[in-house]
Amino acid sequence: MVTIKEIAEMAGVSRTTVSRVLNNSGYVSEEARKRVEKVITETGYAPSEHAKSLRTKKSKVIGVILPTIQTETPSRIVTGVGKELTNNGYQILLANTNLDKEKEIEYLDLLRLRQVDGIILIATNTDPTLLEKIKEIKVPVVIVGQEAEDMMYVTYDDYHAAHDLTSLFIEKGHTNIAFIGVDEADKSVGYLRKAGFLDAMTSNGLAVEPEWIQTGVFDIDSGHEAMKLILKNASITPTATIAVTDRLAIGAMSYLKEKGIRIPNQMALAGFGASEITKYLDPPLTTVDYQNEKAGEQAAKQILAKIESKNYQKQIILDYRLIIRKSV
Amino acid sequence: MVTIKEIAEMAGVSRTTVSRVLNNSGYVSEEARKRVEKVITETGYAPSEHAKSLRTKKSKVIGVILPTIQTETPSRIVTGVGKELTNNGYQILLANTNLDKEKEIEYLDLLRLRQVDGIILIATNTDPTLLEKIKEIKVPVVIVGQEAEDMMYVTYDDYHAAHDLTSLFIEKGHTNIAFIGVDEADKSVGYLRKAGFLDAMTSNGLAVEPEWIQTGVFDIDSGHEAMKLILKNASITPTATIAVTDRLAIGAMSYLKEKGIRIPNQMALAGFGASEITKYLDPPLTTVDYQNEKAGEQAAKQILAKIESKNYQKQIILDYRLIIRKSV
DNA sequence: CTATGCTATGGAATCGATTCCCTAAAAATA
DNA sequence: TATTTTTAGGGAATCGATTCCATAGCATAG
Repeated sequence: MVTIKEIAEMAGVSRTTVSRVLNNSGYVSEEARKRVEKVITETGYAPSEHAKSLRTKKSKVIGVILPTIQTETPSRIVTGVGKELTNNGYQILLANTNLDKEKEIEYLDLLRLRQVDGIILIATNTDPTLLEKIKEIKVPVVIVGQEAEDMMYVTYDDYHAAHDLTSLFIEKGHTNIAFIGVDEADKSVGYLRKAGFLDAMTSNGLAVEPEWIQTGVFDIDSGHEAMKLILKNASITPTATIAVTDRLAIGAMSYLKEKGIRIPNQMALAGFGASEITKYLDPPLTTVDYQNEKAGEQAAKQILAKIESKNYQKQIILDYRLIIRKSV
Repeated sequence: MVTIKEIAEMAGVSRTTVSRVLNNSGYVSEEARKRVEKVITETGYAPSEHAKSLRTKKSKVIGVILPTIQTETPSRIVTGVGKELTNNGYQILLANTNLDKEKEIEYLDLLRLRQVDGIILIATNTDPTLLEKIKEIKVPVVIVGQEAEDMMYVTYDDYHAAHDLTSLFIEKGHTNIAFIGVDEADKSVGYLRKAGFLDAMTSNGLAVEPEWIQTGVFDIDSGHEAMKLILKNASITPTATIAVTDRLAIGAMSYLKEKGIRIPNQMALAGFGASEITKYLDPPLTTVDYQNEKAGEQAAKQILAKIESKNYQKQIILDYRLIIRKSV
């Protein structure tokens, strides 16, 4: 590994001058610059990032904490983040919690120790301990997918998306609508989407039977189970179901097919997330597109602006788009 | 940020002693160790990774290059890699090529400059330029998903998997079997799976009409298109189709459904990859499970062993498992 | 002709660890 | 008791950059 010292010697200048060429700062004569540049290209020299980081306290690395890499939402966000960061000479240090909440906090510490310049946290909750930790470490953090007071975040308008989707069902004449949700500790997916649903029902004067509301986790089987419970327990069978994720909807769909219940005739169905597969389901699933990749880009832009103390918008709520397909 | 110097002062010892406690190396009296440890926990001190890396030439970071994070295979591999690395105090530096071959080479260089201790390359090809670059950089590289002479790799037995799957169809009485492949530059997915298919056909004395073989890319639409071409162009209509990925199979399935062709009665279908969704399709799709997460773990184990100059197996070919479902 | 400012460059300190080498006390051995 | 070995711990160099400060030549202004 060739170092700045060797480059300096080979070019017949001091390390200082090489550094000046590298960062083009300070005074360097055209002649000296040429010599240095020649040696650099000849040797393929590149400065040591560690030495640089040690001296400058900047690592050009952004930590990304995510709950899982195996579902589309976080994958797309990371793709967006990656694109934006690469364009700016930054790299991603990945921290996968595998859905372990504790690890979100652990990784915040770990990434700080790794001296990342910033952290993008694809959050599944906004627990006070998490928020405290975010404040405690001095590294800039952008939360994606949740809103939280005082924090930098990029999130989606979950409430209105759910509200709109519910309204769509109501317009189509449905009055008995079931809902498959998740734990409300996830404020965006669990709480806000449910609130949007409930408010839309209420403001249309529609009642919601308690049996119509089921809670699952983030997987397909869970949607299957929830649909089963809805159909088993409800005294009045709903004619439509909203699931807060596409995977839950897919699970619900599989149960309906098992039972020979036709979609959308006997049961209309919609999900959230615009999973690629939804387009190819039979029938194609109505869903909400959140443009996750864009969210990732935004988050990256925000954190870079913050790091480089440029102007940035602290809190961003992105738009959504209903994708209406044959399942309704 | 508290440094080793401050810790030393606070504990009334030299930096050397603190370093000894940190790395428990050399002689340190029980008493001194206690004092140092106390100060460390009190201050929450953690040594600077950059200073450490600069001195030791080790970064405890492994670069992972992948073609996309948005399909299940690489996601699962990264999950496996992540688990194994985290257990050993290593981190992942992510480099997403977004399917751009050139970037694979670029990132090898970039990661070297970042002084990663090793690189895991989820490869889509084994072009000579790529292999040369791997040899050129002195960092240990493990390839996942492709085999290549002299290289460290973890891959799957694509040939036999395809062979077995084809044999399964033949046993079920199919004689006219179509095949949806991909570019053979991808040796594993493109070449070997096709070779396994063709050899199984030949050794059973079955002919393969050229129209039965279509080539797509790695997306669902492409499978749709391929299925259309097969049915349009073939003089003898096949009764079964093997697609080299689940996504291609899903595309094929969607075309079949559009045309009202029943699966498996009129057309049996199988894919590769054990995508989660395949279980919930209608009918559930027969596929090949490659245990990608395990592959990731293996790759991580290999590279760590290499780095720490322990024993390791240079080339690993993992087992597969046919998941036979109602689509055949 | 001297003072000032700009250009060009290098020396040396610094970032925060690790580690080689040295010294000295304590313990073991002769 | 004298000598060797083990234990304990510090000084200082080092890793590879950046950056402050000093110096010196040369052009321009006064």
